[in-house]
Amino acid sequence: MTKVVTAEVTSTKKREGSGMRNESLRNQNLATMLRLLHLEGPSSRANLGRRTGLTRSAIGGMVNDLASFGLVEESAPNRDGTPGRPSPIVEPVARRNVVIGADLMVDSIGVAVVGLGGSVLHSIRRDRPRNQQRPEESVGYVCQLIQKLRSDLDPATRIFGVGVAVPGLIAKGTQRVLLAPNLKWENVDIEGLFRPAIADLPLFVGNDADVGVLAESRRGAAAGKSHVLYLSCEVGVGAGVISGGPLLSGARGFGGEVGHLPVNPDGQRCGCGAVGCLETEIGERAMLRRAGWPPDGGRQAVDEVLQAAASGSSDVINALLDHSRWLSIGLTGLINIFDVEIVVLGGLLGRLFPFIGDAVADELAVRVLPALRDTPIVPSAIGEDATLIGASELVWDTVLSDTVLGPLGRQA
Amino acid sequence: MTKVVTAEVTSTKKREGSGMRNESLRNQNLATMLRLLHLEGPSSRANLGRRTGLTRSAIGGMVNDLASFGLVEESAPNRDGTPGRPSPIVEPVARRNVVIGADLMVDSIGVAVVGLGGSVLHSIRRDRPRNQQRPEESVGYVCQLIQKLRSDLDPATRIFGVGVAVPGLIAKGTQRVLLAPNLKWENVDIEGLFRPAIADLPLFVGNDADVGVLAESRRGAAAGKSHVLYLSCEVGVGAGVISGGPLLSGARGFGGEVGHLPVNPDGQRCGCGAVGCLETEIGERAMLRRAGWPPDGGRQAVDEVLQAAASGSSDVINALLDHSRWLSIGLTGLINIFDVEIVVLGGLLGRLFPFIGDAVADELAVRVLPALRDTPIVPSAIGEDATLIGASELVWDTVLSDTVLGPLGRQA
DNA sequence: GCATGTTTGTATGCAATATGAACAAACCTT
DNA sequence: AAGGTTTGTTCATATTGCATACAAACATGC
Repeated sequence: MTKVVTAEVTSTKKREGSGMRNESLRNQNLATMLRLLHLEGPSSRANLGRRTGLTRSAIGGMVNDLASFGLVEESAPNRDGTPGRPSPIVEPVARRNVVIGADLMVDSIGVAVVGLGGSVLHSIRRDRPRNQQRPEESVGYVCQLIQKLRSDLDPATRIFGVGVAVPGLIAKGTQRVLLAPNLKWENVDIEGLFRPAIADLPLFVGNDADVGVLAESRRGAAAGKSHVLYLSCEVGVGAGVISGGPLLSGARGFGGEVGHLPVNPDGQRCGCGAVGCLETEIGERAMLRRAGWPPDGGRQAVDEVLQAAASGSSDVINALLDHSRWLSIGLTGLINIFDVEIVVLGGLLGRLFPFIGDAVADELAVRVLPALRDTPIVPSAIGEDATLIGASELVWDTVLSDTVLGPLGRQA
Repeated sequence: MTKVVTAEVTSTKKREGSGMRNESLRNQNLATMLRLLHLEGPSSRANLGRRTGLTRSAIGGMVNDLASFGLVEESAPNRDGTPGRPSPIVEPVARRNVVIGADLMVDSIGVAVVGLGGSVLHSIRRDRPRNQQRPEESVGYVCQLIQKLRSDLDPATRIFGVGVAVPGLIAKGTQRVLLAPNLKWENVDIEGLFRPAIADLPLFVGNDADVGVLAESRRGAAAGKSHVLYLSCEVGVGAGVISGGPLLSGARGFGGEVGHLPVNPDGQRCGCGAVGCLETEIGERAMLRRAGWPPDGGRQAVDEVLQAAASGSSDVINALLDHSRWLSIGLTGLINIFDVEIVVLGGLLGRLFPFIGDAVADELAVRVLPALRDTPIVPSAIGEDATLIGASELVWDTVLSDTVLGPLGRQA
């Protein structure tokens, strides 16, 4: 069985106030250093010093601490021909420090073991029938996959937690799914369903679009950018936004519900009760309807439409261009509101991109505020694994925070 | 002449990296403590300890430091009948530590002296002719007012900087106004115009709606809330958003330009080139048009409409209700996107609130996502001074940051 | 091949800062 | 007036990063 250290970690007494103690300093520095390694990969000691502004002594002490706890390893310096003593490369130890990422999507279920540094060590994806699979069944199946992956892990591997992505509204704080229309779930206690299988591992649940933007902004099409909008369609439409800081989650955790941005006062009635929501115009059903397929055709119909477009059917392509107009209207508002550096289209929108990308760009060049017209629109670069990687980042964010890392280092 | 300390303050060499030195600790603690006093008013030492989680010794040392530099003063404890030694009250010294807030609005110009803690010590507001007043004239007039207020100040008063609110696009970093359609300004170097009059005082320029949300979320209708949307109309329409952190400013500083959220595909052409922007539906011109006044009637026409509504003209009131429908559509999208705790309506929207508030609430109860329907919509509580107070908060934010406060304390 | 210059890791003394314990001060209740 | 409670003050202590000096490991030039 794999070793679990999180019990001690989470049991550490929390600092209630905002004041910083003497040890907060070290915790924070450990956190920023390890986060740097996690996000940007291996780095020389000297480079870490330059990035953090800390002295060689301080870096040295911290690297030793982290190494003695098995979080980083030092390897031979790069021989790059510069003069001076070469600086050893510090790298995060992915194989011994992992989290588990999972997603419960409409058409499939995925589980992955993600190492420190963001590498996907193992992953499994299985089809999921769309018709009425109850939460217990789906989650139970995910738990089976998790057990399978865990049994293959080296027993010395530390598992820091489990992150789960769900296409629905997640209430902040509580790990409950309030509503997932396209899974036909309502008020599901995800944590309760997972807990028996994962014992006391920390669990984090996130919206699929929210974790999508985490993945794309850290490892995907928006890598390195700090202002990112990720717009995704998995039957429904959702967005995740990062605007210069952490993920925008809103007061109750419902931030980014752009699927219900009103775009067409003359549009169809939406499941939410309103009229002309973005989701009713650019969701899967709308796309199928415009292309001439039955709106409830599901995954198979979507594949057929995409194939027809790929093989050059002008009817379908024109329908998709018509479809894209509403996407452009929605994007216009979002770009004007958020002023991001880049927009990433995921899910169905990413798959449609080859056919509608140019049309969208043309529309935006007219509609968007002049100062924001150069905002690039790109398809997802990670694709199917985006939600798995994003869900794991949910866990890493907590592991790499000052409050968790400090106590860890002290145990070493 | 008032003393200026900011030269030394700003000249402090910046820490380039993200690592924390030993002194960062004290700086950060000083900053959080003084920010607490600034935002929540006087507080006992013991309470400060509870809020920050720091020990009595630490609080004592910091209070002494801040007091010896004249930033705080201790006064007699509250006799509230609890046992134990009473704890002296620590309060920010407003009269000796101030910033200057200014605004250049469409119809008026305002300047205020705002003390530490947020109190408006003195303020002046003057009408501004709407027709083509050039930037040099407007700014020059503001500078005159600033000089006047400064000459009345105690010479021992420290002025930490000047904050200016402008209804236009402000490019991040540079203190330039790229575009202010309703002032008819384009690419104006605000800093250059101010610099001769304010010498080396730090200057901060912000969008009027952005500073508006700062004011309302700290001292106004949304006091204490951390997720706030402030939607304001001053001829044009703008919004400021706070979502759990600092002001959302976007990648280039154009965040919150919700005036150009598309709401009506069949609407009128907007100045930005697009069609049916929120601004063309709920801006001043649209309101006047619907009420039957000339769209370019300006402030006088607006006053007349409001008076007609107040005296019960059902034609005007019905026109305003019609008007409010589009406001509701815009608000629906914004509420669904941002998931805020409260929405504050400012400027013209705040003045219209008595007539349309109920209608808007009714519309939103149908349109907004069910989970978000309880989001309260309220009018601005600060009113005319919101931009002045908000502009000053722009300066205070910098003063109360760890990077500025540390060196200050060290001089004492 | 050796001397020189450059960059970096390591070791040691130092300064800054918050903690914790002991004590005194100032309030309440009885 | 006595006892209990809460808080400010003082001082020794632990933690942490910095500065300096020195050694190690590279490149370059003669």
